[in-house]
Amino acid sequence: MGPQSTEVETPRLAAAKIGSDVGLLLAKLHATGSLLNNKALADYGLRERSFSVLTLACSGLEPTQRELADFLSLDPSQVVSLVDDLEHRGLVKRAQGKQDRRAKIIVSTAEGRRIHNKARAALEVCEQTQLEGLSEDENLQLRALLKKALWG
Amino acid sequence: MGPQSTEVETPRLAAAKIGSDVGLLLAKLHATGSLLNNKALADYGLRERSFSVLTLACSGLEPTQRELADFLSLDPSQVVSLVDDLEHRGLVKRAQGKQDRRAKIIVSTAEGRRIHNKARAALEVCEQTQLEGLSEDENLQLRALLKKALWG
DNA sequence: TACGGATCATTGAAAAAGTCAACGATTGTT
DNA sequence: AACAATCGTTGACTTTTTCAATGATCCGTA
Repeated sequence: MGPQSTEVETPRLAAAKIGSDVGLLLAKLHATGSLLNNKALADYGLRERSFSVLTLACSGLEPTQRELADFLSLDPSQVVSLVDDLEHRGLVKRAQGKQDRRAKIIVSTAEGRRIHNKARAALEVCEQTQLEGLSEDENLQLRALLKKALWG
Repeated sequence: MGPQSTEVETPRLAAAKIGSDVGLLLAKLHATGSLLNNKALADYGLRERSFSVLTLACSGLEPTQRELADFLSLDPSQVVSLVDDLEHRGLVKRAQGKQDRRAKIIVSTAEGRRIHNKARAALEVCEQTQLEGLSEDENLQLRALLKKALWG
């Protein structure tokens, strides 16, 4: 996204009412975070989204592509592309759905889990950096609030 | 973004470790929020971004386009488009920078402020809906944490 | 003062991402 | 058995993002 400055920007405009808009706050934090996350994940050939898919594939929950699309707020066709890519690189596999033969279950390969562990470590360092303004407590609090906002 | 279901989805996958990834939580909340926000703003011919620009223009802070780009995490050329649109509709005006004649200061018109007030009211209802899972306290807490994460 | 490098807004082109309708295969329902 | 609905997939189309180039202006330095 836009400005790739690593330096801290002057928040002269943060004083505006918009600085309290949840929507904009989310957009901004997400934007700056994505930049860092994608940079950290690039070493493993991943981006935020492919990492998300890989994580779910490694979770043991055996998600279908439809579930991935719903959960990640993506169009089903986008999931096809993401899974295609990961599958070509041997990180995940498509397996036939158990109850429903239309559905495809996405599961990780051993190599996929290996990459995922490394990428996750890098990402956690990254998140630490991004939220360094928050104390450990606040960090947990933020996660809890975001989860609650999403799923009650 | 992806699925436009208004119904609450089953968070079967929220159990995965990814459900604690700040990056993904932000992405998801932002995605679902954007959908609602843009729907609410459509009545006024605005979207999240043009609303953000309009808000800053109405703030009295007299932002330059460069500042808008930095603050909103946008490419400068995207700001040009957004301001072009708002200006053609008579909601903002470009004024010459005071110290720097290269810069253009974006200020709102009376009509712009009128629209902005209406849109803001609609948006607040929208945010209320989006965060209905949170108590009033938690709502404030979330805003505070997001702000702190962004600007310390 | 004049030069040189940097920054501002702007343009336009190229790449990426998102949206959407259609399809075959399969499911569940009547 | 017939029907509508759902899953993954494809391809077309639109929107968004990214990036390099440009003229105008600013700033530091000789």
